[in-house]
Amino acid sequence: MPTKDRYHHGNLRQALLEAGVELLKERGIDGLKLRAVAARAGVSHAAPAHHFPHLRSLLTALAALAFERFAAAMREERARAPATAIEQVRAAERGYVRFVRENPDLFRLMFQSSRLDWGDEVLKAAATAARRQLSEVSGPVAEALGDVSPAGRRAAELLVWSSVHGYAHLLLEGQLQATMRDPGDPVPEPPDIAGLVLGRGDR
Amino acid sequence: MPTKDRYHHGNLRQALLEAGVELLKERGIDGLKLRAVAARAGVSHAAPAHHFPHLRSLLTALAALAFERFAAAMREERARAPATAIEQVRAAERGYVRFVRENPDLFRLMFQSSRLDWGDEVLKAAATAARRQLSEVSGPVAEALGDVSPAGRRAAELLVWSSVHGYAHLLLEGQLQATMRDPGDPVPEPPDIAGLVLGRGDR
DNA sequence: TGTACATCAGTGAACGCGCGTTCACTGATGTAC
DNA sequence: TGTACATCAGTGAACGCGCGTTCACTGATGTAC
Repeated sequence: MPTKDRYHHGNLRQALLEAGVELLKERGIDGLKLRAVAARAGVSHAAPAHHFPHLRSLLTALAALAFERFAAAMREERARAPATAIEQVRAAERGYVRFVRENPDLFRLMFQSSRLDWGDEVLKAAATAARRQLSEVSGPVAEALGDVSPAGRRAAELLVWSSVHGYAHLLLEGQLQATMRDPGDPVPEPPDIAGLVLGRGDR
Repeated sequence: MPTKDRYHHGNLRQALLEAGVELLKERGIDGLKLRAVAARAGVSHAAPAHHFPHLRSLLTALAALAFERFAAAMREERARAPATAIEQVRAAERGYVRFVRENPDLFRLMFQSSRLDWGDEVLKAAATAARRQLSEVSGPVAEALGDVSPAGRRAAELLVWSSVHGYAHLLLEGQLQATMRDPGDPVPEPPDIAGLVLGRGDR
């Protein structure tokens, strides 16, 4: 680790991003201040300006990193699952929901569109790559729905994406708990779109 | 209108809420400051304290009002639609999405759980009432899925809710635009869960 | 119809704080010769 | 192997701002008698 007591940090950019991830976990999205991130990285609060000209740049880079981890979560679940169409959809959804549970504030940041620079190519690429995990598993859904045209594929992907995203977001923001259940009830399972469309009586 | 140049406002509480709605539309959720709301209502910035002890109380009341309008949007669409199961689901979803399109920042506020007081009974009641619109149309979905037990009903409702909520949220935060489409493409239609589950070849 | 008075709903000044950003600076590093 | 020097990546003080909240106050209202 080159994080000695040196004047030059060595890899401050990376350290700032890691500090950002930690602070997001500890203090939530409203606790993610430039000064706090700098302090966590062990550096004066003006130092980040050399790497991120504005707070917005740091948040954008952080969101890109989040999308990468998000994609990785889906990829991992898929790699572990059987290669059948139905199990691949379910695995991607499991990865989606797991990421949201484990990184609620990273997920919030990814969708705080007003604070991110969506013109940033790195962010766009990371978001697109994450989304590709869903595209890949949605092909068989389009087939099952009988429309494999580009529009049909997009519709199938949107079906999968919407339902898992909606579930994850409702869960994240406490809506499932707030209006549905007695406090002790278990959190409901996500909707099983894969079983619904692809299942042949096995749901 | 009792909004004369009087020392006592007459109905400041209501005026503050209306000012809040306006400011949310104009400046977004980050522009919703106590001082701005007070100024918009034509009152000194310390005056709101008599009606809302903290900013949090005002935001909570505003979110409750938002949930009421949200429920109304779904109710209106349903009243206008045929009384068939499939069209009632679609109508509720139309209301859901219309509200989000017309009131993006009200919707964001409703889900900014960290800034709201979910212990507030008025807020809880408003959220539950909004949710009831979806419960009501989801009964036939549970039947079609062959499970009308309480758990089955909850699962059916969650299916409908997740997919429309996910679509609306992705739309709201620009995700559909950011990663899917050429800039000129039309925004994709929401997934048709009703047609999928209830449709008999008519999708 | 008056008057006294408690209560309510405003005012406006001030407090204290934390924020992102700027700026002149300084120490460290790497390269040319 | 030295030396000069441009460049880079930090420091720390300061700026300017807007925020939510507090506080002593004052004007208006409603009620008791």
